[in-house]
Amino acid sequence: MRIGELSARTGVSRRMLRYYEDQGLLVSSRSPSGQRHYEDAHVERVRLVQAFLAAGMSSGTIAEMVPCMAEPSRRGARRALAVMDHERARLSSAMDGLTAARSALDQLIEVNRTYLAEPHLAEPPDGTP
Amino acid sequence: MRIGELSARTGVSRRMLRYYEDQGLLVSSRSPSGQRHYEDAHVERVRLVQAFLAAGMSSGTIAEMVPCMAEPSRRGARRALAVMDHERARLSSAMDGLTAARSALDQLIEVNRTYLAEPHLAEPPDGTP
DNA sequence: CTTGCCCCTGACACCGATGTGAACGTTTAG
DNA sequence: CTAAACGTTCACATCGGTGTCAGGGGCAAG
Repeated sequence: MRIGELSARTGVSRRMLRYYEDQGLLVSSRSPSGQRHYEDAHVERVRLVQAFLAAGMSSGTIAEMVPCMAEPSRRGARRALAVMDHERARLSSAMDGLTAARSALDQLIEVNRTYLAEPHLAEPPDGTP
Repeated sequence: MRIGELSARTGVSRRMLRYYEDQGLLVSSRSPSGQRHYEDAHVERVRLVQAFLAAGMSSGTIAEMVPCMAEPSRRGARRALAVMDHERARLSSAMDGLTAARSALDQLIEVNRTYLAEPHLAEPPDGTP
């Protein structure tokens, strides 16, 4: 398929697909005239890239793992594995961070909700400038 | 304490502390001469802000919750609570995203590690440009 | 009083990263 | 042939973060 269809299937704009390729996050085969061609597998590949990006991985980091997504262990696999291990640890600690942030937020929410529920304050409208 | 000490205690530069205040992430009381003065509680407040920023909250979002950090439920508490609920959901789904990304990464790691462990490939040096 | 250290505001510039718009030329498909 | 789809490229925007410089004040020890 060409870029338009991949875009339609993934919901990612043509613009971004080219941008991803630019950053080395996606690889396409080109027709003689230069048009990008993709296979079905690329649909999932795009989703994977998006998941990784959403997880806060940098483009560069993902780019280093790309060879391993295409086919298992070509040149650079060792390096990629190192990156992946490192990144796995990063993800784990990011999860810890999120958990901590959410706990703090929960606490903040509870304190304030409790306080707001108390009867002793006479400012129910809350629109007092 | 003044800004220098807060900076020393939190590891956040004076520059950034002023910047945070600029963005509405931090509130200071001022001496008659305009110098910022903080209490011990602000040390933790700074850490909280950093945790929230690290959790991917925008400055604007955090700014809206700030009144609730200082003292429970002043004006704007209702709005802040709405923001907090919304943000809590965002954090939760971000955690889901991280979990999914990590799973995908684990799979990628395993496939490649397995492949790399196979005996049939004769490219151990891996340094072939 | 002077010296030295800390602080204030405001501005200008710059970074790296992600993401977009738009212009303009080429290729493909009906 | 024409229109839709594609290609490249340049510029711009946002966001968080930083360095730095200028010009002014606060405050305590010597």
